[in-house]
Amino acid sequence: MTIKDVARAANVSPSTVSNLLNGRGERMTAETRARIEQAMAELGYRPSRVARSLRTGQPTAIGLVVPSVANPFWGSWAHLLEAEAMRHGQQVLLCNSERDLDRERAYVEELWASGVRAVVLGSSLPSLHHLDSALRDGLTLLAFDREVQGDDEDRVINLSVDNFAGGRMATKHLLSLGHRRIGFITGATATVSRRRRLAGYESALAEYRLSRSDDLIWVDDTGGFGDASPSELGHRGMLELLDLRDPPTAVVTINDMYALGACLALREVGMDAPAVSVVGFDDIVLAPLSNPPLTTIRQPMQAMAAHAVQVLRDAEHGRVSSRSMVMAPTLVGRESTAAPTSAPYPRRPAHEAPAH
Amino acid sequence: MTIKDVARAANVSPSTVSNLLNGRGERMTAETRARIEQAMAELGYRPSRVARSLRTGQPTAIGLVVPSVANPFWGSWAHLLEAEAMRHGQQVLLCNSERDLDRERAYVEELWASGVRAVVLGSSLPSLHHLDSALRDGLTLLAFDREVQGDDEDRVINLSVDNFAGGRMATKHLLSLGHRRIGFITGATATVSRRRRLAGYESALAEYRLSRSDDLIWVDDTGGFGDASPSELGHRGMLELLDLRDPPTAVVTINDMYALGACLALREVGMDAPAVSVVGFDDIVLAPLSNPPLTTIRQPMQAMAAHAVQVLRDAEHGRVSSRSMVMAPTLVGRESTAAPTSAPYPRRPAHEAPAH
DNA sequence: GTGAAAGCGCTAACAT
DNA sequence: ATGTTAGCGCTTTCAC
Repeated sequence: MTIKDVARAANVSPSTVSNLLNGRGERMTAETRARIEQAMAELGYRPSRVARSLRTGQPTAIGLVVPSVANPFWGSWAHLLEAEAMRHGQQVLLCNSERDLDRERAYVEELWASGVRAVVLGSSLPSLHHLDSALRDGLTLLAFDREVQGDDEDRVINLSVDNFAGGRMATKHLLSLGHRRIGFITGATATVSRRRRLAGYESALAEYRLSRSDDLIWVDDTGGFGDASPSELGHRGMLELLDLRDPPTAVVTINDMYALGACLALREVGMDAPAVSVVGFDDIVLAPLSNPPLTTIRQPMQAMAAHAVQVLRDAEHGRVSSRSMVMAPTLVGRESTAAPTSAPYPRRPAHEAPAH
Repeated sequence: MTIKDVARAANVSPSTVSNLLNGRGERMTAETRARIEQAMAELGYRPSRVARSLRTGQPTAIGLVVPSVANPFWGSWAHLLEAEAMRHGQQVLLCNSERDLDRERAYVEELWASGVRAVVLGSSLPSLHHLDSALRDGLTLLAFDREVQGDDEDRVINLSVDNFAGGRMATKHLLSLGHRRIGFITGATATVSRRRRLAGYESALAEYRLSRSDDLIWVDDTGGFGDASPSELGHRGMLELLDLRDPPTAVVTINDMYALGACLALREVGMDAPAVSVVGFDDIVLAPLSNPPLTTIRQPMQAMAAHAVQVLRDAEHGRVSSRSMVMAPTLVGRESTAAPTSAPYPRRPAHEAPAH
């Protein structure tokens, strides 16, 4: 089914069909228009996006590069973004970078070769130099979950929740509950968002005149990303914090998957949140379902997805819209946080000194 | 950067570059080849997948249509499938059908227009007639999570776990623990996989000479898909089963999200799995992290993804490989199931008659 | 061993 | 109001 078939069936030239297809239908007889429309309907004709894209140079899809869409946070993001893109007639090419720079670069280049001119990149590192070549070619890059870094405002569009505020809110929530020894659990702090969340945590402590204690800040040091799952890291981090001679009574985790891992660790030693309070980040679909339901920092995902697609379309049309943007997070209080208890910590293994 | 630029830089014709690109490099001087390769490297040339696809008719991507990639099960599937596809040089176009027939059809047609000739369709309904037109055009359709239906063997490739066996395993696990009143919770049973799981449940009961009790089988009757999230339905289903004058001591749920919702319901009435045993299906990434960790039926996702891509590639090359396939599930025993307790059920609300 | 030519399906000047 | 033409970037006979 090509445009030629339609043209033949309607007794017009291909260009006339094309004209109709491209919004130039007013300047033709109502009768011809009807004939063409009928032919299209009868033949079930759909113009080839491939040919169209080749001819016009207009992209037919946007690229989406995320660490792993198996992670519920990125799954939600992919879902919302696809829905927004579709509303604008754009498809979504999905790529899982596994947080690997080389893959990220390779993916972006293949996307470019596929005619993609705009990609949404998830969880970005401070430097985007590995994508310089694509950027030079004219790729529009929207870095999601990444706040503006120095001079890159003009090269990249940054879209992020206010991670500093989020980290601060999480920590102040715990402080206001009465906690004073508050831990922080994160994987490698190579990403901008993680650093900001940690900074927010420190800022909240400072406000309460608490000095930051390195012991309480657990950072995965096994080198690089991707070797362990987020929940495993949260699990490991919590176990190690509990082993401190003076463990925290509450922890802020870098995201909900870490938080769930941390809660699991707690259970293994015979405790249970909020015996140690745990707060996550993201408010993934499972946060309210977990036991106990997770207190967390919610990102306005829907609004972010809408903004992302809007801004990309604007950039594509040369319109310089708002571009970079930081959105406000909100605290969602649930049962994984509570005032500190005076109950002593059980020593591991749990059965030797069970909680309560 | 087009093939022409490379040709010019290497002082050859475009066709010679093309020949090298397409594995016809042996029949040219080592010297020319070197010149071309150097030119390509220097210019950072990548052939346009769009132009190539238009010219050869070969697809550059496969389509993936799932109910919602925000669901962790489909997120995992998308992740694995993308990884497999990439190994074969194929990209993945992501579509969220929201379980809506019209969207499903529209998506598949847009995919076809994009040059896609193979799509993986998640969670299929018994009838695939809404896709007839695409099928007639020659689309290769792989229905995932759907076992062969009647005569469609020759139109569609079906790939699924053995849902009957899975439902049976889940139920027998509970039976062997001593449960005799076993509930079943599911959304609309319009999909093949759900019916099979339910049939497996009934088969296990029959083996123990237990007659199926309609009371114990909770099916969402709010009409159609998508109006409520899976976990909400699991939640609702569990609450209603608990309201029976003789509630079940264990339930099989249609998948892990339902199971997590069911566990939440249990907590709300002051119980906790395994006070009522709960078994899920899929073994999503959160199953081991939940509290209690969820007993569930695992699907061999990795193997299925590999098979899916392999079979699609074979079909594309005209090779008629194994095509439809059913894979074996495995039971993963965790703490959400246990022998029935003799403890009486609390009456709601929980505080009026707390558990224990 | 290398290149000229045609064409995939479509669009957009530019005729008529 | 409609059609002719050229060409997007690539591949593939078929000549030389």
